[in-house]
Amino acid sequence: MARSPEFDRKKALEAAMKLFWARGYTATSLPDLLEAMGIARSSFYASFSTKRELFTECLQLFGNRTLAIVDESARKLPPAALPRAFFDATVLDAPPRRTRHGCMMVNTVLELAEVDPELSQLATQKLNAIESAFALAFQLAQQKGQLETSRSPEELASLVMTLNFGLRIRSRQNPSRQALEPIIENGLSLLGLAA
Amino acid sequence: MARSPEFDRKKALEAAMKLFWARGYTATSLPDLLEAMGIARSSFYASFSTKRELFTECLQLFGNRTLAIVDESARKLPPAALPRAFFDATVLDAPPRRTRHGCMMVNTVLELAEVDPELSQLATQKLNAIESAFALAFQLAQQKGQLETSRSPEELASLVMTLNFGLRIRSRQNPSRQALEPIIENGLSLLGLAA
DNA sequence: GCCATACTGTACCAATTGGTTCAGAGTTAT
DNA sequence: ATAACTCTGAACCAATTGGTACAGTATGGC
Repeated sequence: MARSPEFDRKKALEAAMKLFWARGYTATSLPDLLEAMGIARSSFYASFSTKRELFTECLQLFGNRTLAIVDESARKLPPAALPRAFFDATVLDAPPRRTRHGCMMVNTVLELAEVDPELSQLATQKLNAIESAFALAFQLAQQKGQLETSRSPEELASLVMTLNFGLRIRSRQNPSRQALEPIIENGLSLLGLAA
Repeated sequence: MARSPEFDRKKALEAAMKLFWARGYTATSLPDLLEAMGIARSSFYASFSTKRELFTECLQLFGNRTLAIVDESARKLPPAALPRAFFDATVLDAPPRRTRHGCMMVNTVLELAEVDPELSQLATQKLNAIESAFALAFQLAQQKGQLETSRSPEELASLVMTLNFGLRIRSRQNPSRQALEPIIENGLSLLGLAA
């Protein structure tokens, strides 16, 4: 009855995410997106309604993917090793090209906080989920005696996320391992979370 | 011979800076600027050449002003007390409306890193000057025995700036003192820089 | 063959972007 | 008054913004 199924919606979404991730929401134009996604203008509005809606979908994708990294590490590693694994996966072991983009959620919070609060809050919400995952892990680690208990799990998680935020700024200034590794090392060691 | 001077230039620049600070470069349109600055379009191009040039001037102003805060504290306080004084002045003691805007240089680095590298680097340059001021202070503090010496002044300065960066993200998510103070407190205490 | 569907390409839209130009009004010193 | 100057306001520009409409072309199953 009909032609082949939808084209490669996932791949198109992936390409769009990369662009938004690198350049932000406002600075990414529709023609930019269309070229990167490899689809025509009309197909775009058929599959994704508006630029803004596409952005939320990309943000969601990025957020879920990041959270998945944390969750997967949480299943495999001792809870106190979570932060280091996270920084390795998202900062140090990523290709510099990607590290340079920082974290899409952090970028979004900053870019849109006073321009499109709704999108900014969506990003914050995803970041909070990650912070909660850390807090849970630290609670576990403290119960097991694998982590000093002078600070609450929530405080520690908050500090780890603040370190993470700071790292994402530095990543955009200079994505080199040599610049970022000492900060991670020192940061984790101060928090009692070093190897 | 002529009419009165154009003396509202500083005020106009100030108003422009506030707008750029809050909304970023791309999301601030020329009409927005003109209205905030209270001048006509033609006067704008007479006094400030282009939007981009105006932005660099604003960034410069913001950077110099921030650096002045650090320098002033450095003259009045023991060097190890610098970070706390800085966070008090720029985060905790500022009205929430201002804290909400974060740091214009940090915002710029993130927004323009892959869109206008030149402007992004200008911001980075200003941030580096602040980091250097911290490093110098820590060197002094260590010499005076007012600061533990297990980490180099440069490492400490780098960590303080990373904490600062992280705080600026959080400021845009939630500028309330209650959210930010514990992070500053814990961060400084970990670094051996608490009161 | 036929018809339904999924796409492309282009033309088009109104609105907005940053930037230029210029006539005229206001202000000051001579 | 006149000349020198600084403004304003509006008209105008080309380019770009996000979004729509539609004719035409594939590609399927019947």
